[in-house]
Parts: sequence; C-alpha cells; structure tokens
Amino acid sequence: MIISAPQCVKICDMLDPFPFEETYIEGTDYTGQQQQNHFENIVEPIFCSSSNNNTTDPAKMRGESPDTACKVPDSTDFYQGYPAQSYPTDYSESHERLTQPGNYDVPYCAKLMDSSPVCEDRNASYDRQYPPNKRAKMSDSNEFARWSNKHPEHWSSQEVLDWVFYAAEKNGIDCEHLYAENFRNIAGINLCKMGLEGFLRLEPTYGRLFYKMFRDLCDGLYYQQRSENPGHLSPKANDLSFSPAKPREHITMNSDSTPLAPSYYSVQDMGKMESAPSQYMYEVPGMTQYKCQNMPPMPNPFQAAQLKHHPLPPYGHIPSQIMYSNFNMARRLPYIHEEHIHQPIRRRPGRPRIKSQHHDEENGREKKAKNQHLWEFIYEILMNPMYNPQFLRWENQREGVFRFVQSEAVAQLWGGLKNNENMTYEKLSRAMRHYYKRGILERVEGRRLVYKFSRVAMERVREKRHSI
DNA sequence: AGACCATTTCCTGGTT
DNA sequence: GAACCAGGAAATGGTC
Repeated sequence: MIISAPQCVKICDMLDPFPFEETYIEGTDYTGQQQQNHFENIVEPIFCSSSNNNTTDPAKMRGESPDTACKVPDSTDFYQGYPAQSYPTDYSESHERLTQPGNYDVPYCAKLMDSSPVCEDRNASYDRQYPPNKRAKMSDSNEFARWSNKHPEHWSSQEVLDWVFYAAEKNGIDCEHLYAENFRNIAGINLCKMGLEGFLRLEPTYGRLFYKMFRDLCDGLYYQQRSENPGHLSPKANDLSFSPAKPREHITMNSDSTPLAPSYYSVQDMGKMESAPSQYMYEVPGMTQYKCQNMPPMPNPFQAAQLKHHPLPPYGHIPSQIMYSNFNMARRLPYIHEEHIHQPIRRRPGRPRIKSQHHDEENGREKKAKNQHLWEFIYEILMNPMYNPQFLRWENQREGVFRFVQSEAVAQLWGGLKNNENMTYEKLSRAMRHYYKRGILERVEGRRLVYKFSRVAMERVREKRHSI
C-alpha cells in the first residue's frame, strides 16, 4: 500500500511509544466513550480496516464490519534504521494499549500542548515579576500552543485560523484546497456557538470533519479551578463553568534558592500570565497530571518525537546540532534572583560577549559556530519535510512567500547551528529585517510572521541547489 | 592586525 | 498587554 507522507508521519506518531507513555495516566479508568472518541479522532482516519491479521481495525473493534480493504504496511517500512526494540512490533500492540483501561492517548490537542512549558513542580508559580525582556514568552511563539492553552471560547480569530490549519494538517488536507479564509474573522466564541451547518457553510468539503474535531476538542477539555491546594486536580469533563483564578503570592524556588525557570511553570501558571479570560484554565485529560509527575523537562517531546522519526534529513545537510539542539528555550534563560527583580538593569548598548557558549566542554577548546547565512538556512528548512510545515511553511513557493509556524522553534534551530543558546525569534527576525535593505527579502505588508524571498535570492538558492 | 561582513543584542516606538 | 514589526546603534565572531 502506498501511504502519503502526512499519513506516514501520523502513523509514526501513533506508533511511537513515547507519546503514548507521556499522555495516559496510570490507574485512571477512561470511559468507553472517551476511548471511542479517541479511535474516531485519531485511529480511524488513519487505519482503514485491514486484511492484515496483525492489524486491529477500529471498526471491527466496535463490532462493525470492515468496509474497505486497505492493507497497513509492514511496520519495518517505517522504522528503517531504528533499533527494533524501540517500537511496537505491530499495530495491534499499539491498539491494545489504547483500548486497555488506563491506556488512553489524549486527543489531538494534547500532543501540541507538549510544546508548552513543562511543569516539573506543580507548586511552581510565576508572578510577572520578571522584567519583560527576560520573561519566557507564554506561547513560545508557538501558534499551536497559543490556542491549545485556552478554551476555544477565548480564541481570537487568529487562533481559530491557527486551529483550522492545524486540523487540516492533522488530516493531511492540502491547505491550498481549504477555504481557511472563511474562518478568518470568526472568534472562538462564535465557533463554539456554531453548529454543523455553520461549519459546512464555511468549509463545504471538510466542514463536517472540522466540526467533529472541534466538538471533540471542546468535549475533551477539563475545566479546573485554581485551588489553595495546587496539587489537587479535580477534573470535571464537559464542565465549562467559570470561576476566577486566585493569585499566587510567591515564587517557587529551586533547591539552590533560584527561582524556577519559566519553562517549569505549570499550565495553570501559563493561564495566569495570559490575558484576563485565560486566567481560567483548561486541560486536556491526563496531560498535566502526567507531565507534572513524570515528564522530563527536555527535550520537547512533541518535537523530539518528530526528530526520532527522521534521524537523517531527507534533503540537504542540516547539521546534526540542529536536530538535537535543545528546544526548551525558556530553560536557558538566565535565572534572575528576586533581589534583582526591582532594580532597573541597563547595560551598555550592543552585543555582549558570549564566549562561554562557544566552549566545547568535551575538548576544552573553542568551538566554531557554523558559518551559514540565515536566509539560506531558512530556505533549507523550508525545503525539508522534517521542518516544513511543522516549523515553517510555504505560503506561495513560486513567489517565495513563507510563514513561520513555530517561530521560536525555528529560532532555536538557528541558535543550535550558531552555538547560540540565547537565540530567540525576536533576534532572528531582526536579522531577517536586515535582508530587506540587502534585497534578499521583500516585505509582506500586513501579514505577521510572513516573509518573501526576493527573486534574486530565489534564483541564487536554486542555482546553489542545482550545483550540489 | 585590521577591514569587512553578517549577524547579534538591546532598544524605542509603532501596530495588530 | 502580548506578540510582532521596524529600524537605529553598537558590539561580536568569522573570514580574508
């Protein structure tokens, strides 16, 4: 059977034991409805009923007869080059895990929440006492994380659009065939009120699918009120009532008395840092519990899972540093002691020395940063299915128009290449803006995170690729 | 060694 | 208010 690339990635994602292990809660009984929702949302679109005995068909598991003949490929097709013991031997094993009580893979949005800062300490808090330029960005500039951290009622129209793109991508829908612009001016609150007809009016082809995904997303959310006991979780499925959050009074410290890095702050605290409505906190079943108890802080599991599937870039030569660079940006931010918080810190303008970052600890000598131009690097990852469309995507490849999807993750890739742990999208974008004057990039007015290669740049890079 | 280039860092101010 | 954008200024690191 021939499987499209998006399907392949989905299947790989599903079979990867890591996401499974990170998303179910041991000892928790999930209802049959939850399991069925899971199958309908994730398993069924991917796994057709099969003549392969090794495969468990979702329809069959529900007592329905298989309606299509679609052979699931041998798992070894996907795992070439990986240690065999790292992966399930067949699909039935994966499905079995999913259908057993306690083994529940949360809906699609849960995995995306992995892009959010990870909570190691449920008592951690964040009190907005960091200077603005030292704070970790709440969304990590990750548009997925932005919508996944809010209840859909509080989504902005941009976040609605981001979710639509995400839903399309998750289902292997080519965005060129999507009427995404119909969702452009719809706020989350209006989407919540919309029925199936509304979705179909906006998107005749995929409206039904989007409607179902959206309803499942809403139904799968837990609302959790802040309590005095931050360790206490009281999930109430489908309870979307509101109650104001209670502020925290302290910064939780690490064992060495330094405040916890922002990346360790909980989903709860992220909600607190958002605008007013986001003080109300929603969770996808299971995520916070598992994260807080067992999740290692790095690397970002969502991205790590992707990287595991692609040990070698399909195109070009993305240095290995990129693939294994630390994505957990906030972890690298300098700790700020409480006594410094209220002191206005003004340093002389210009670039401070960053010698320490260029030190090769293993060999005890200076390590040279890769000397690759930023715009060529951007082009390379745009041409690399490992990063496109997850991190960056073409808006119009012929015209050279592209868009940052996970801006901060791209900045981290770039920082990895340059041995610069402190790279951010803000800095990367400044470097990008230097290209306007030099005629490498052209401005795209009114569109955030969208850039355009000049014709000259496109020609240069094409020549370079042909010459390789 | 020094010039030059390509960023990198920080900043102010504006827009979405 | 956060995120993003624009662009000035000054500094760094790599290359020649």
